[in-house]
Amino acid sequence: MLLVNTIRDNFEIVLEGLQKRNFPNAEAVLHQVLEFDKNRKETQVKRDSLQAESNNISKQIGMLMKDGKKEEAEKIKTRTTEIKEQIKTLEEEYNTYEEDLRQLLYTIPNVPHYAVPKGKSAEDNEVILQHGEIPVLQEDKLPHWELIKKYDIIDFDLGVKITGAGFPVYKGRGARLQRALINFFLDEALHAGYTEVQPPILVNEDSGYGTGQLPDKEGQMYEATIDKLYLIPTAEVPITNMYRDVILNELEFPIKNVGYTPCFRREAGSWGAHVRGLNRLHQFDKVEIVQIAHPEKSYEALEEMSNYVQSLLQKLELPYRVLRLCGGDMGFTSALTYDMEVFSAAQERWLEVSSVSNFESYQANRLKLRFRGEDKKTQLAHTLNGSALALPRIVAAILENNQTEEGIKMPKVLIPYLGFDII
RNA sequence: AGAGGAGUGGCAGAGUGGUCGAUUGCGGCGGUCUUGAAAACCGUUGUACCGAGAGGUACCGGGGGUUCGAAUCCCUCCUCCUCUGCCA
Repeated sequence: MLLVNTIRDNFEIVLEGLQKRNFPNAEAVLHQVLEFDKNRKETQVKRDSLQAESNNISKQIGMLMKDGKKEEAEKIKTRTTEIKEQIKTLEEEYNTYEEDLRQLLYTIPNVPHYAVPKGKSAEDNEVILQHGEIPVLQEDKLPHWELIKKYDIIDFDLGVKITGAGFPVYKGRGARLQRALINFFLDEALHAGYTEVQPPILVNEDSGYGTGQLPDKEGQMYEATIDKLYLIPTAEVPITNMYRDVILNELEFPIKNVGYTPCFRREAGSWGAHVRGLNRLHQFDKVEIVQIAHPEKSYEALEEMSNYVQSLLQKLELPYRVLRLCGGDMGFTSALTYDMEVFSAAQERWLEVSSVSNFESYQANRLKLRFRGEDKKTQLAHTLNGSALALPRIVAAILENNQTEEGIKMPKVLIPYLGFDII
C-alpha cells in the first residue's frame, strides 16, 4: 500500500496517478487518508503523554513499596485509576483511527509510473513492439481444443469427472510437453542468474495481504477454510512473502528467484466465448520470476525481466508482441506492467502469456520488506515479478501454430527435453 | 493425533511481578596499539510510531486478561523439541 508520507508530500502526483487509473473519488479519498492520519497522530500524542505519566507513577509506587511506605503508595494509586480510564479511551480511539486508515489504504491502488498510458480497458494498452512471423496455416487448421482431442493429449472431460470444469488432465505426449516446458523454463532462468525455489502452494492470510491479493481479490482464490489457508493464484505470493518482515543488506541486491508451481484461480464471473480450451483454467502451471531490487535499479530490473521473457518466446519460435498496460487495465498493486502476448494462429488472436510488473514499494510497504543502505537507515525495497512463463496458452500456441499434415512439430529447443519432435 | 518440555535482541544465553529495552558472551561497527594483520584494550551495536529538538510511547512467538506496575502470573492460538501413535 501507499505510504501516508508519500500521499502528503506528493499529493498532486498521487492524485494524478490515481486518476489515470480511473480510481473514483481519488481526491476525497486522499484527503480522508490525511485526515485519519492527522487524527491518529494527535491521539497518539495525548495517549503517549498520559502513558508516560502513568509509567512514572508506577515507578514511584515501586520505590515506595520497596521502602515500606505502603500508605503513601496507596494514595498515589487512586490517581492512576483516573489516568487509566483516559488512556483506555484514547487507546480505543487510536486503534479506530489506525484501523480506519489501514482499511482505507487497502482500497487505494498503486500510483502508475509516468510512462503508463491513460485508458480505460485492454483496448487502450500500448503495443510497444511485435516480433516474429505470423504463420500461414493450411485450410483445415484446427483450434487447440480440437487438436488435443485429435491427438488425445489433453482431456477436459476427464478433468470434469475428477474435479470440475477448468481442471484438465494432460496425457501422454501432452503431459510430457508440460514437463518439458517447466524444465526448459527453469533451466533458462537458472542461466539468467535466478535461484530456484520450491515454495508452498497454500499460503496463510498474512501472505495474501503481503502481496496484495487480500483484501482486493478475496473471491478469486480457493480457500482451505478449516485451516484458513489459500491456494496460490501465482507463485508470486509465496516467493515474494519469503521476504516479509525482512531487512536486507543493500549488498544483497538484486535478489532473483524463480519457482515453478501450479496456480489456482476461481475466475469467478470471467467465463465467456473467448475462454475455451486452455485459454482459461482453474488450475494451471506457471514458472514465475521474482526480483527484489534497490529502488534506483528497479526499472532496469523490469527491462531485464521483460527482455528475458521475450528471449523465451523467441526460443520457442512464437510470434509475440509486448504491451504497456494502460492505467485502467493494470493490476491493483503494479506501477508499470508489460504484458507479453503470443499469436495463436488458429484462433487468430493474441493470448496473454506473461505479465511483468514493477510494484515499486507498494508491496514492500505491506510486507515490511526493507533494506539498509550506506547511511544505515532502513528503506523500503522494490519488488517485481513476471511469468516466465504460464504454460496453457503457450501450449495452445505451440499446438495451433505448428500443426502440419504430419502432426504437430515441436520447437527445436524443447526436443532435448521432450524426447520426441512431433505429436 | 496424545503426553511432556520450550519459545527473550544477528546468534548464544540470564532474567519468574517493580527505575528491564532488558546482565553477560559471541558476532558486527568505530577507535587505540602495529609497517600491516592478529591478539589485547576502549567505545558502540534492535525495530516502529510521535516530536523541530530534548525526549516520549510500544514491542521479550501472536492475541486477550489480571495488576498502580508484566519478559515474569492467568487464558488462548501458533511454532519448535522429546516420547508414543499414524503416514507419503
